[in-house]
Amino acid sequence: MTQSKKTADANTALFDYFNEIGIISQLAGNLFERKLPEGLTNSQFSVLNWFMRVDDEASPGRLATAFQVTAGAMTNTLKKLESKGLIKVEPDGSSGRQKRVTITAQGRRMRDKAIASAAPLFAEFAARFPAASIARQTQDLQKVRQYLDEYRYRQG
Amino acid sequence: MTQSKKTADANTALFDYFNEIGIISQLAGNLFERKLPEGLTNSQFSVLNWFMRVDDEASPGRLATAFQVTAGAMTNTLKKLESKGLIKVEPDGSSGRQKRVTITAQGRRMRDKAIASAAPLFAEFAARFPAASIARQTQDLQKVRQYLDEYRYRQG
DNA sequence: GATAGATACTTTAACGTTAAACAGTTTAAC
DNA sequence: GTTAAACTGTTTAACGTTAAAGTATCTATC
Repeated sequence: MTQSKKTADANTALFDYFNEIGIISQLAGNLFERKLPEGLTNSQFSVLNWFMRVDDEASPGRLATAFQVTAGAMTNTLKKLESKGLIKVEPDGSSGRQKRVTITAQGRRMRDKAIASAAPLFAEFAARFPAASIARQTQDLQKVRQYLDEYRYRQG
Repeated sequence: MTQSKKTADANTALFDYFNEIGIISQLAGNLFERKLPEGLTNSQFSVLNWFMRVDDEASPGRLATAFQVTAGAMTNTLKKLESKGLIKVEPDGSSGRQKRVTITAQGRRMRDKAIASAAPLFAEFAARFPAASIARQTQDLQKVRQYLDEYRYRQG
């Protein structure tokens, strides 16, 4: 087998790989969002859930980094959440250019409601795919994500 | 460990799993699209590449199914490609409601150019992640994608 | 203390996507 | 033959996203 043929095959395999990831991202995001209550979007839910899992306060920039989105995208998401009363955005006393974001009691209730709404979807998926397999796949994916994230900064 | 605790852990693991997939999809799509020539987008390239890999003609609906996007999204992509002269869209002689889409010589050149532009990115990724690992991961992902696709139609 | 650069966030335009309403074509039942 | 239903593709509004330009604040250097 020639080198060019090997390269073509490797490219095909990588196309297939990232194609599967793209389609799963689209399908899963869509399925999940349809289950969310009151027009809550995927990104809005993710921010609410972050406050229950990681920390009880954050700056917009920290959230943008956590979700690997641009600052503008996070501004947009936070505005939607704030207008619904699900988070509170205040000036940060220690720094005039940062803001301090916290989840409200209503935000917590909404997050719990969202989890409950999506529970059947998760339960069915968990019944079909063993936890050990998902855990192993997640480890593989984390390596790829870390690589891509570093590559991004390396390129500029 | 209680059942509710087990469920919470399973949910967390699934959140992490789909979160990684979503971020990789976003980062990889973005990195790849930045390498593409002349403002070619990811979805536009994907259609061009499809004609080189799968078949030399197709209806818009077949392409929409292949990429798991809505018919409207594919209409949009095909219009962009047609306006750039990269594909040809004609009435289908055998059916008045279908159309017949083919790639042009210019489209083939653009696809080859795109592949060449993105080659360094792919080569570097391939050097970092063994082909066998990617192949195994792709198999796992295909199972998940198939499940999600069936789930979608099952729900309506 | 002034000033230049870096940092944190916001705004705007453009993109691809979905959902839903729409128009044209074909098929099947009566 | 008519007509109702299914099928194929298009259009429109709304969404979240990126990139780029813009505003405000802080930091470091002179």
